[in-house]
Amino acid sequence: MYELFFQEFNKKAPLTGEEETLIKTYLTPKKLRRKQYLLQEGDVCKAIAFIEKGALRAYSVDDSGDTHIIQFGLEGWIISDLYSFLTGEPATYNIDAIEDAELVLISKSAHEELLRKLPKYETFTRLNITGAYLAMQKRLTSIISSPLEERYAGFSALYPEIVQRVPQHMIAAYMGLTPETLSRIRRRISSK
Amino acid sequence: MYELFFQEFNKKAPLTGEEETLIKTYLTPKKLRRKQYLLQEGDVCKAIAFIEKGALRAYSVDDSGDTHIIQFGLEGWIISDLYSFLTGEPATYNIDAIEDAELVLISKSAHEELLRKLPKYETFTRLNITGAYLAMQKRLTSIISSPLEERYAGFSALYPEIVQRVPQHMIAAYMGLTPETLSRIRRRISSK
DNA sequence: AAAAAGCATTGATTTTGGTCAATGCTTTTA
DNA sequence: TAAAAGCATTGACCAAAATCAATGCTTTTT
Repeated sequence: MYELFFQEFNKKAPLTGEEETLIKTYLTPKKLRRKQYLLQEGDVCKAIAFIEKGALRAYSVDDSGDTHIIQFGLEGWIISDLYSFLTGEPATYNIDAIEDAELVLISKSAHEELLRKLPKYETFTRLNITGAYLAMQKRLTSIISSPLEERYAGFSALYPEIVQRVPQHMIAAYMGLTPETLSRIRRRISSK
Repeated sequence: MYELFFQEFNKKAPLTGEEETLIKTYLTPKKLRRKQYLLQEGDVCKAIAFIEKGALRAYSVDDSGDTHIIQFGLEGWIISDLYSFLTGEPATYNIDAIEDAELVLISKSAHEELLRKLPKYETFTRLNITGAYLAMQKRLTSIISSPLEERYAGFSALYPEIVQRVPQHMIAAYMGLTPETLSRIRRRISSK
């Protein structure tokens, strides 16, 4: 249990056996069926989720009913509404499972206590957020500077797993375009 | 010296006098004239810069000569090409001063040593990157989900300082549009 | 197994933002 | 202080993506 979680943790901050045992007492496993919510807009995000298995998405739905995907999550990634988690404000995102999933939850109190007790947990947290920041910056840069075709090509080169496992209309919602436009872009790319 | 820097540091992780003295030995002040580079694309980013005074921008220039602004920085903010700083790869951004500026530099070796020696510095770093992550997520969300007018209105409500101090064509480059389009949006907004 | 819902694709049309070009200011530079 | 460069605005035109609509699959649900 928690294999992947500790594999990732040890990459970022190598742990002793006792430390692992200690951390385990703070973790909660959770299974999610496809289409089930982990979090709904308006609720407070009570935990950070590490993905052991499956695929999830964080998204919002605007006034006109369009969904906008903020983040995908696959095995080894972390997903949450971090703003809500940190501030206790109601979440502005929904998070649900695109595939059946197995998660490792870290509750707010567990997070805070681990930060206080275990410097390696702060390192783990710092490196996670740094990685997420750099990934998001890459995404943002490509949005403001690359033409659409390049953007999609870059995305599918960087995240082939997502392209394989996630329906196209969700990728369109992630890229900020309509499914029709994405379909046409794919055709243009494949005909070259 | 370093007033604002320690003010911000103490907000995130309160320091003793000795700790402040220690940290000061790792810091380097730097002044920058308007239009001077702090970093040029292709060079390795050797330091993180905390802005005591002035305004800077991080940006890239694409093949067709268009500039794309990744980040603005004002007093109290941190600016760098973090990816280059952390990996030692050549920077993909330029950073220069929009106004004359006073900076506090933290070199790579200083950063690493402080992380090792002083847990509070890791906390400071973690909270900085977390704040930057949340700010960028807000920006990204508004890009993929809000219509242009709303995006500009949201931006100028959130960062009135930037709107006042930075030329409009740079704000256009930050939002991923042409100066002409931004000018038209502003007119539409003001005529309501 | 049949019905329904979800999905990707394509076409026709409309909307939005980009491009090209010109003008009048203001700020730098010589 | 004169010349030049930089900047914001406006207009006419063009290109790209959104919208609306229809079709044929595939997957889910009953």
